[in-house]
Amino acid sequence: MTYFVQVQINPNLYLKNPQETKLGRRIIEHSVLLIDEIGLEQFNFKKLARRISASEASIYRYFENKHHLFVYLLNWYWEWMIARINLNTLNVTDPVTRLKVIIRIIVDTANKNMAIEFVDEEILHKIVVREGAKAYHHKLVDEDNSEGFFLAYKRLCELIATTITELRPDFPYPKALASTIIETANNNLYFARHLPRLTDLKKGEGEDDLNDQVETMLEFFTTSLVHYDKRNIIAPVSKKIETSRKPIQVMNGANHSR
Amino acid sequence: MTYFVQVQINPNLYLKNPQETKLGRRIIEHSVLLIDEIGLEQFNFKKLARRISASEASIYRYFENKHHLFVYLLNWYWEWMIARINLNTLNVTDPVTRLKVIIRIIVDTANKNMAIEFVDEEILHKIVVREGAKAYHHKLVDEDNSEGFFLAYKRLCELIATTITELRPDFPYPKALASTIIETANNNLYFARHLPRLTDLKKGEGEDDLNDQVETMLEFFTTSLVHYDKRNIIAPVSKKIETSRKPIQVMNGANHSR
DNA sequence: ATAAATATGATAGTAATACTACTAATTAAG
DNA sequence: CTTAATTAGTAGTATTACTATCATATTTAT
Repeated sequence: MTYFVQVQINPNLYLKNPQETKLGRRIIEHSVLLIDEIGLEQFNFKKLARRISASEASIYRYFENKHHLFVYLLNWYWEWMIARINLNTLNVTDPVTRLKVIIRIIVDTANKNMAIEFVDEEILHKIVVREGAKAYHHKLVDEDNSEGFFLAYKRLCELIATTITELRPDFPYPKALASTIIETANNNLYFARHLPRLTDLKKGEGEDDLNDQVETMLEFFTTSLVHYDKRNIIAPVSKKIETSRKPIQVMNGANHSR
Repeated sequence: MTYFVQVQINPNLYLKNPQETKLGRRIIEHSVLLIDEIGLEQFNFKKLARRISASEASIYRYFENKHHLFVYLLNWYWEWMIARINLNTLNVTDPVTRLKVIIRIIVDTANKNMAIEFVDEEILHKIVVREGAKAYHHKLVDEDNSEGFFLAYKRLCELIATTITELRPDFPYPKALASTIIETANNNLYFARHLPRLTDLKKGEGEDDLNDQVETMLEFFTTSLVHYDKRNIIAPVSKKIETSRKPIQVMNGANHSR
């Protein structure tokens, strides 16, 4: 009898536990690689089957559809993040240091092979940065949510929020700050690479350099927020705006209708 | 000859300007409504054609594919935001007030019918909040970007970033803060409705109430950041983490392989 | 060692999606 | 009024996202 280290993932996401069989593990391993290579929309079970020399039907025995497989991979990532945070903050009692460690873990793509050999977490992280938001930005979130598809993400946020609250018990938005840290980290890594005018970070030299920039920025953001001065809280602006109505842009010439 | 107020949108996004014909305007109008109703993945040109009693081929004459139509709608939204910001900050010289006005405009779903009658901007805003991120989170961003599909979003961010810089010329991340404000506004509106454990805001009473909460939070965030104290900038934590390698979770019993 | 149970593979088929080519109808210009 | 140009509709193809069936291989229990 061989024992395997497993990542615990919501069973609603699969029909059959892919971690328990060789084929299942190949499905996970190569779906990560293939999604990274061709993108989530181009990815499908037929291509994956061809790649791992399996039949399409076999993959459907593990996952109901591509979306479930994708959310499964995201859960893997979230669970991995939670485990890394717990592992690296076990001995850290100071919440300031703990938050720094958390930020480093969020941006850091290194430290792969942590426990599970058949998933390349660095590539999984790339997928999360590029397409992770698609897991919950769709019409059927509520159904997915009621099946617990996002529990791991919520636990990850709450883990971070707890540290924020320890650091500053009267901070009014610990959960929103936690989710903003994660989303902002991923967005700025992505923007620096693909839409550089949406960020101030420069992809320039190397991979690690960009991670350091994101880390520095997030530390700056969280520190400024968490050490806020109560004098900064300002009254909201009046809701009465846009009373004057003017056309946006008027085009003559080309835009005549017939 | 009738003159129409038009929103200027990158011609690479369409094969034929939909604002110039009755059918084109119906395509825009009802794609917004239909995407809101059934979601972007369920939406297709056949369903849209059926709804507006046109042929599928006719829609393909305006837009190469669903993705281009979707990005077109997002550009509409971005242009609309730029126009609203410009309109409402024309007489505002104080950057603090200007930033407040900008934040209100980002969260505010009201003020529809501003200039173009055939697009329901409130519903468009709903679409942006739910699925906007999908426009640039995919494998082919770079191609899209080189065709200028995201220029409007960049201009919107730069408009906000300029105000941030005016307010605090030495602020190190004006562009990142600008994009974070937009993304955080949308995320928290979405989370409050669908994944409430990821935010501290409560959807509770009414639509407007939630907008006010997001507005208050974003003002708090930006104000705290922009009025940061240089003492808050802290040294990054050492990169040496995760030297101790332990398994994440060990499961006995159920997880024996055969 | 063998039967039963389970896992995988091969094949085929359906419904929907994402387009394309071709033809008909409408509109504008002279 | 006629012709050219534009615009719309019909019908078709390739791909996707599955599902069902049956055969075969592998594992497990006895």
